[in-house]
Amino acid sequence: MTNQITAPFSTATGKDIRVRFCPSPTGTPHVGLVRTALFNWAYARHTGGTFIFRIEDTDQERDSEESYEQIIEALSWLGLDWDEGINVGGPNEPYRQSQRMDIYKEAVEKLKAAGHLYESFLTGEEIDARNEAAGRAKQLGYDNSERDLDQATKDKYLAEGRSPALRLRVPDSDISFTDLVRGEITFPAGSFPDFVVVRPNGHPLYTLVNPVDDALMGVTHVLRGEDLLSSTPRQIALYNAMVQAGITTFIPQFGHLPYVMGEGHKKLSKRDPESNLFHHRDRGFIPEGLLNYLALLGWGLSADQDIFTLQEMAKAFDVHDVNPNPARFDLKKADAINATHIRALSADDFANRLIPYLQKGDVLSTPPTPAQLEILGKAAPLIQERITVLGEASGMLGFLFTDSSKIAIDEDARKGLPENAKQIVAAATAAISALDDFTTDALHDLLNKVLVEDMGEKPKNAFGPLRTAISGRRVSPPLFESMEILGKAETLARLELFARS
RNA sequence: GGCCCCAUCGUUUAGCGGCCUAGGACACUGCCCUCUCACGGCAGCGGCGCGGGUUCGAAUCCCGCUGGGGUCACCA
Repeated sequence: MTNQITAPFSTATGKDIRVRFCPSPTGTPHVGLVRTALFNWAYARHTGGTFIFRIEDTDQERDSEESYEQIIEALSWLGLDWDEGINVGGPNEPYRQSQRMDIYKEAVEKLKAAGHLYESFLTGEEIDARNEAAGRAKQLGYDNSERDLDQATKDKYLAEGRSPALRLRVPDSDISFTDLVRGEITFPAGSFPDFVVVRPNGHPLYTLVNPVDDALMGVTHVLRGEDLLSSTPRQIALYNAMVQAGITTFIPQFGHLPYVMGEGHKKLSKRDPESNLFHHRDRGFIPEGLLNYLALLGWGLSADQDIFTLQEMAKAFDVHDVNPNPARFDLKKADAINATHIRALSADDFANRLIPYLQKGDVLSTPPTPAQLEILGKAAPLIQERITVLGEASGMLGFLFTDSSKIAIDEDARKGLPENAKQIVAAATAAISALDDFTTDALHDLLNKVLVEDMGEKPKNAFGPLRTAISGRRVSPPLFESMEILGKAETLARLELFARS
């Protein structure tokens, strides 16, 4: 009777689709985790379904409140909103598993009453010993030997002071399902033993609470990482039991998203800084860029366009188009995508997003002064198309927010200078001193005439020393624009200082 | 080891039996533009893991092999 999978899979489509994102609050948010959230979000938005956000904090050892806050911060920074769950509520509250213990107790009672759970007294060491004695490989794990323990034996164990874990009696038939991204997958009968769902101390495990909550919350499509693929038949077995116990009426559909790989050919490690979402934010990724790149990890908008917005993604996204191949997290490509999105920002938007990064780089005060904001307004457009991540702004713009006394000449800038650099600077100083119309165009015309036409210098040699004199660097934002922003007095001060050095 | 997943340029991806002389993007190289660096434009480099089938025809379908990855907890 409990020997076959008889429960039906969900047939929900369109608005009836319910997906969820259910992270465990351990550590800082991982880019793979965010990708999972993104795909679930996009599928819900695409279908008009519901996106549920639940927290799986049933591991008191590893869960932390800090991590919980970070996950929420990550989602809101990225602009991934949810319809039901943490902070927004819904018909299935609470949405933190640590607050749902009574619910699990009830589910366990129903499952027990329907005969799907049984008490298991053997410890891990005893299970290993039994395997050894029977000549079975240890990796085979539990041998299902307590399925039909008689009361006398149980009493004996109890008298020894043991308390039993609860295991699910799994069907001994093949278990098949149609994976949304991989197609038909079958696990042969006997692929896994009866597994523990409740600890001897009464604490329910992930193996129980994840499917129970999905069932109770009416989740129709489970989109999750490939690492959970091999636990899917176990969960289907549990769903089947839950249907028979009257807890739910269907098994959700499953789709397993490809791994996000790191350097080499390994799953991107939690210890790798590239896996840390906030590391990328700190470098100056903007949400638009990061989300776009993350979407490319297993999905694409079309054959010849890989730059798109969240809205475009939502409009086009379908799990069936997800590629099963593991995808490497390629920072260079991510940077390029981010740079493209930065260039697409309006000038004001771009300038505003720069502020926190410039403050972190000690370029701007907190809050910025009106004078600083005025300079920023003029300077930001000069670097918008030369920047990959916002964190680069401090280095490129710093010289515009300081004064001549703070300008240090970089070593590589000094090395690239021509022999007659000081002559050139002196000639420029003389010419500029007499200039009243201190604007980009006038500066360009004047210096071009004096240095290139009259002195016969190549443009590169003519303007390089000036660039270095005012910025201290070999490369800088456009020279004449920079001079205009600095103003005549400051520009001359820097040129004179350079000539004397 | 058992079980499961995966397999197109360096990376990512298009391709779902003839439109493929295998397309795009990132990276790389060269040229152009140019006050540096970028941006932009043009050009180039570079790939169907191997072996069998099926078919008039296979990157596309089937089988095997090889390779890679994951999973086998009283973690999630």
